Amino acid sequence: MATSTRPGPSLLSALPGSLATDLFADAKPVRLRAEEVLFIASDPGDGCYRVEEGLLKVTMVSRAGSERILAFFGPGAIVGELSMIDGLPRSASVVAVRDAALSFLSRPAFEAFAKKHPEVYKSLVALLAARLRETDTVVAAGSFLPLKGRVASTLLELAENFGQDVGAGRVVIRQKIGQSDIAAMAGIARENVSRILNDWKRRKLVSRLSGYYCLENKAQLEHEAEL
Amino acid sequence: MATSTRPGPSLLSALPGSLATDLFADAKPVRLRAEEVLFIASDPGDGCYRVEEGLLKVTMVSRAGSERILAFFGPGAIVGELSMIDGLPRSASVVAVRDAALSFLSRPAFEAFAKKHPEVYKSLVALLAARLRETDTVVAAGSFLPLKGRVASTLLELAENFGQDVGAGRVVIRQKIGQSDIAAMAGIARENVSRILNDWKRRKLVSRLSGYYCLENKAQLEHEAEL
DNA sequence: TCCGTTCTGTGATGGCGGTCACTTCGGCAA
DNA sequence: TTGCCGAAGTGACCGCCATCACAGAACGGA
Repeated sequence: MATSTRPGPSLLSALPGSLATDLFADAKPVRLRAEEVLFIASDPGDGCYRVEEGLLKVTMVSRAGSERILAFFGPGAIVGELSMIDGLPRSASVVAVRDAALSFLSRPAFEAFAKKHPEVYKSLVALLAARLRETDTVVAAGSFLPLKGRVASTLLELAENFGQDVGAGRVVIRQKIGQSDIAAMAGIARENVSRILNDWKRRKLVSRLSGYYCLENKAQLEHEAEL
Repeated sequence: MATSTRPGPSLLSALPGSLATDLFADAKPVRLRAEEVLFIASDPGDGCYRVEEGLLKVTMVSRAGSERILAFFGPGAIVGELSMIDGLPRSASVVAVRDAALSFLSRPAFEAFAKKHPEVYKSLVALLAARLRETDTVVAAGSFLPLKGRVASTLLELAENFGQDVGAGRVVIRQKIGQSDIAAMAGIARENVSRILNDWKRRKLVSRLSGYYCLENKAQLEHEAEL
């Protein structure tokens, strides 16, 4: 794991510190209340946001109304970069899970900055590459894993982003994430998440401490998530 | 649609002409016979390939042996760029569908070139962004669409890459693609592809001309693929 | 032209997992 | 405490789609 300014937020979604600071130096602040929508898929859009505070979720919503969560993003993460890059409509929707503060960077502002600091492209490339790997594993999980495996893989992904190691291989997911969120990430029914999680509680693979899920036995879960 | 050296290959996977030419100027040629494996997921790898000729498929294979096809790539396409970018192991496997000729570009060679021509990063960013959009729609299709929808969406993706318009909204997919390939792309059983395709043949949505599938009514298919 | 091999078509069957309908729990405010 | 409301637990049912098992078709050598 790479060093980062503070423990927690995954490197998967952040830019190296100094660059990010400069790049967003005069980005416009944006505030969202819990449940508020930042944008939805197909919206026109040309700019990206950095999460300063709070928690966002990136989702796709079907005509029928069911949603699939692609990712949660906490402080340090970048969202909306695709439209900033290619100017096409938003490819997914972003909603605040709880009150959040963001910085907005417009496409022109980005391009001006990039002209002076071509290294940003290198960082962007790294960021996109990481996203692509992530998404690929989601596709693989969806293709091959039975629902237990998908839940395991979802929990591990959350741990990757929000996990804090608390000794003896135990990892607490430091965000209030409900079963229906896990279900929407794994792409399965909420009821089944309940059944599976209980089974695992009994078998001491996971536990719940005051609202936070905790992986008691990461190795075992990784085994469940194996193709 | 962007202009390209020859009709056919999608822009989704190519670099702008002049750049690609220079970048791969002294790349090492590689030849593959049909069915031959270029690399498999988890292989170490640090370099990418450009397809000069032939056809490759990018797949993920489960422990159980079933495969999911992420994409087909024909001439002009770039594969293996993720490992070139981040030096991590291959995220997927690549196999030649038929005899193919490639150019191999190593990571060091790329970085040397990039130092002199920082614009490549910009192209890379565009390429990755396009891939990401593609993958996102695959996830969405897998989450929301019933199997008819997934087949429709798969056919449209193939048409995007290999389609040739032959008037009156008819599009021929100019590659020999079998039902099991379509099944592996859509992530469903081959038998169902057969049933669906026949149904559509009867209803004049698709047809088959000497081994090539042809979309007779793209609009209708797009409707089937709607969320 | 004949034969083998690989593709394609189609029915029968069964199971995973989604949906429905509740009940139960837990947190929070009055 | 009490009551409320949203989250979590649990059983019953049932439908979609994978799987199995073949029968044809088609294609490409020899």
